Amino acid sequence: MTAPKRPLRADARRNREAVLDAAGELFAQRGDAVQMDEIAERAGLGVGTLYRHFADKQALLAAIIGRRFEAMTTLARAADEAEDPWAAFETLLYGYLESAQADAAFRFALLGPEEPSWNDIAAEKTDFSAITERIVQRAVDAGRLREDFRADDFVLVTRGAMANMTGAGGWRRHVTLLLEGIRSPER
Amino acid sequence: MTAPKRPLRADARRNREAVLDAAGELFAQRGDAVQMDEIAERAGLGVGTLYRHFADKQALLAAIIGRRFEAMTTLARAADEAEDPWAAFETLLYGYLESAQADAAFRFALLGPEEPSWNDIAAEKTDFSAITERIVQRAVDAGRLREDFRADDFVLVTRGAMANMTGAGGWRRHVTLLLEGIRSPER
DNA sequence: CCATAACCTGAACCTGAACTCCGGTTCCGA
DNA sequence: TCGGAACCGGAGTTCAGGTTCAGGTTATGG
Repeated sequence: MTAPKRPLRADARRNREAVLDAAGELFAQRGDAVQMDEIAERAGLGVGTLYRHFADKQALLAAIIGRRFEAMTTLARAADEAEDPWAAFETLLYGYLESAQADAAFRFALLGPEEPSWNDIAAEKTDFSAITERIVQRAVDAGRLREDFRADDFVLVTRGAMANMTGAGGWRRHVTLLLEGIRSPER
Repeated sequence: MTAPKRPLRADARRNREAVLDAAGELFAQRGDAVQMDEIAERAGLGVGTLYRHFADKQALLAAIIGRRFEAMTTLARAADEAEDPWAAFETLLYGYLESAQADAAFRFALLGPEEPSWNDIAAEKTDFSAITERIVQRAVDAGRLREDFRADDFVLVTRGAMANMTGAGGWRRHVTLLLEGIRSPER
């Protein structure tokens, strides 16, 4: 479907990369709010060129999000290397959240409702989910996470933390509360 | 500042109320996304009339949010009546979150960054915060909430839960995790 | 070095949604 | 009952921002 009949012309490939870079940086910074003209200018190109490579703004955003998801999968794979299950879990959790903090577009994609145009990303998402599931399971089996903790809960936790990323960065506190519980220890 | 020189004319007051009702319902349902024309139609009025009563969309939204905050303050006051500090806390927490679930506009105001136009609401917000602070402190003093729990943490917790309100309602699970902690009980 | 297909540019265009404006209507005090 | 201030309606205006396209440019195979 995305099979290119012929390899892209040299300048076209270069420009495509420039667009991706510019968009990546701007989206990360201000999320959905950046406008196409800005991206074009930052990339040193005309708007028309953006539209030659991406059908519309959504498609461009989707491409960026896809990239981030690949990075996330790499990170998850790395975390899974750790022998200590808890270390693996923490590495994944904090790595994920730090990336989210650094990238407004990523948060946008993760916090908003499911967009139909995100479909291209389904594959990357699935990969990531699989690894996450394994890491979570390992931590549970090792008795470091509550018995009934599931991969879905990982999503809940991260969404919760991401919601506390605007303004003062209270998200670490939020994660701490989540880890240790709100209630008094001695019950 | 909002002091009306003369009491509003009868039809004006009636219409103002109709606008508030229509806007309240639609905003609660679809948040910021509703358009002025819709509100006017639902209220059985022309758009012009909306603008006679509210400077712009922001102002109308702010008025609605203000209402919700008053309701929230009432709820908090009621919760504070309970003798049991933990009961008071739970009543406040779940009451707050259930209201948030029922009202997209409320979530919008609470999840988004601070808007300058929200300033009119500062007063209601302060009232609510004061009561919340008292309830939290009571629960801490009674040894039911962790020593270092502060009113700010209440905000973190609620933001986290609200972020999990889109789609399947996983927010209750999120709150449970928060209350009990993610980690295995026996450490 | 050509021919030509692929590519680029950016001003113009289009759309949707907030907001305005003024002729017509309604309420209210005297 | 009447004058006029306050109010209402909703078509039309404005504006921001995404998208297009005619005309010029450039890479590439032969």
